[in-house]
Amino acid sequence: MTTIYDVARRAGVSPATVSRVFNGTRVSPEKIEAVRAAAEELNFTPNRAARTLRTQTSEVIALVIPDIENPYFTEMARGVEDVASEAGYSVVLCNSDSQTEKEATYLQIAIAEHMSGVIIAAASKATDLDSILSTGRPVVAVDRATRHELDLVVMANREAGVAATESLIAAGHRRIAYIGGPEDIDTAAERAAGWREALAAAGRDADIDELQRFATFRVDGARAAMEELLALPDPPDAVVAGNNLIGVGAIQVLTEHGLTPPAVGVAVVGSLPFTTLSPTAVTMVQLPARHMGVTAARMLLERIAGDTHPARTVVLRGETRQATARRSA
Amino acid sequence: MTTIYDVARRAGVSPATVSRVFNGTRVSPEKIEAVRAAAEELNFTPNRAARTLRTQTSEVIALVIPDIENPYFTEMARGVEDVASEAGYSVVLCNSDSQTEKEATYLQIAIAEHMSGVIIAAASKATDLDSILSTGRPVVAVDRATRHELDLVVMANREAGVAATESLIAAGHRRIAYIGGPEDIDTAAERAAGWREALAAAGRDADIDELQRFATFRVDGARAAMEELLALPDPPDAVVAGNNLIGVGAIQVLTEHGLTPPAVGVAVVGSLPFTTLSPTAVTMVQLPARHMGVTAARMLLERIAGDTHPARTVVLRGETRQATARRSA
DNA sequence: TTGAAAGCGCTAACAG
DNA sequence: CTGTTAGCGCTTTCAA
Repeated sequence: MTTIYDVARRAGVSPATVSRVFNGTRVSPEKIEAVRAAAEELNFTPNRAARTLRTQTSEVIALVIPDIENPYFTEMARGVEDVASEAGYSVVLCNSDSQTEKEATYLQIAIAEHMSGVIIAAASKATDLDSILSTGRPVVAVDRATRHELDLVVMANREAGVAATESLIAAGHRRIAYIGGPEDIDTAAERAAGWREALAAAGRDADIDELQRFATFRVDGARAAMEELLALPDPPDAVVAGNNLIGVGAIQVLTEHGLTPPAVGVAVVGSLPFTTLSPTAVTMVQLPARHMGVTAARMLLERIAGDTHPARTVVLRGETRQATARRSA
Repeated sequence: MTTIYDVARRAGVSPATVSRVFNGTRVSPEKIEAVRAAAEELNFTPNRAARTLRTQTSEVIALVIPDIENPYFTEMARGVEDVASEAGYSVVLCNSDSQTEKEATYLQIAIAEHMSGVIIAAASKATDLDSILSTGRPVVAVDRATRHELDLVVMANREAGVAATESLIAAGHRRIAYIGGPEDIDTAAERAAGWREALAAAGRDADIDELQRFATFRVDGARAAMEELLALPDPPDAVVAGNNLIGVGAIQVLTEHGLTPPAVGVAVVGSLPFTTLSPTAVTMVQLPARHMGVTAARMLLERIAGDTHPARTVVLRGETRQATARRSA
């Protein structure tokens, strides 16, 4: 390991000057050149642990997400990463697997490693940020609100639920079911509320409780829920999927039952990842996941830079891509 | 920030003893208890930067992948993460975006942060690991070989190409095209070789060059290639997709042309992520991505623990899920 | 088993 | 503009 002392000796300057060269404080051009050359020759890489220890900060931010295998979150991660690396920050991607304990572990690491800030899509309302917040580090919540007062970037979930449902109503469907995520996640609750609202407005909310299912935000849970709905005495002729993976699961089951959309209407809150379906078969309320990441990262960087505004909430709107195909019936 | 000195004072012991308690060296039960209690009360979190600086190592490994939005790699990441966190290591996920420069940046960070090791799916053969290897850190290559002699975990790519192609031959297809990844990535080259080999063995390799396309390993590149193939005077009646996303792109274009599989035969090397297609429509040679991650992580941990065997290569076999549907023609 | 003390590599006063 | 110097919080000899 070569250190600034080695570089300093070789360049004929003091260690402090080497440090200055690497940190952009004013140094004479000749010395800058000498230091650069020496560093090059010695293949010098500054020791970040030492820097972090000394400065009590590191140019790293943690991004905590509940499901690394969900393209919605990886797309968001791309947004975060692009902004962060542009600003010279690295991103540590932490997969909480929707478990509060794993979340807590990563948050501890963020503290122990002196990371500059955290962007978190909380596993649930139970997520506890007291300990990281008490260190004074900025935290930005994305996708889901927490029980703390924080900067927050979310989707217009209720609206998205309404839009998805209305597209199905417009296509002439009568019994429109809903499969959403866990009740204790606010995105899930809000999208469900949008569905209820749209059905009520259209006067189609008879049996509404029978047609609602809470699943996980994953493919398997949605599959089970869709099977249940199809087994109903009077099954739905359309379904709103509460997120992308629920849409995938629902469509899989429908296809297996010979009911490929638009035989049964499907509207998804979110984009179908890597879909091979005809774009006209399914309504998607596309959510700007990348943009959410970009926005959150910018807010976090502002906070890191010392911004002390009261907590802000940014709401991002989805864009409806209406299915144009109708039931062949 | 509370330190071991604060804890030591409160527990009535020396800082060294506090350190010992947290690192598992022998300390009397009473003192252990006192330290634990003091640490608890003070809400003490050990400062990792200091520890890293002192020990010249940190329980973090870097995982460098070319495309964080490809489920194949996120599935692999899950495997790595599960093994690593079990062993008390955190994983830093680095997205190189298939760019050698970004890769180099992350590798520098791995050095500067004293990370214990690196698992890398190299962007290309140009990937330069000299600098990280010269620090003595263990590196394990996954998915793709590098020009360095390293532990390596790869798929049986040629075989997978053969299996995919043979399934199409068995289904009665005659002109079987291939869309693969960039020529300079060995996985792409090997899968293409498997396709050529299977066609030659079946005596169907007339025009073979005309039927081969190099794309990126992404949806868009595959779409363009598929359009080209369909525009051929004598278009193919089947296509082998060199990876999952290429499969998605190819099927999208086919569907848009009214040629939803199995109208045109499709075999994919890899699994279709979140497919909504009937499972009988497309052959998939499913690659054990998670297992690849698990294996690589275990090898890396062994190296970190001091294992000095010569470099090993592990080859993982895909599992073919044959399409059962035939062309309706 | 425990404590005192040195030092990992860097940055930031402070002095010049 | 540049050098000297004192730690950041931890681990680890070395002695006791």
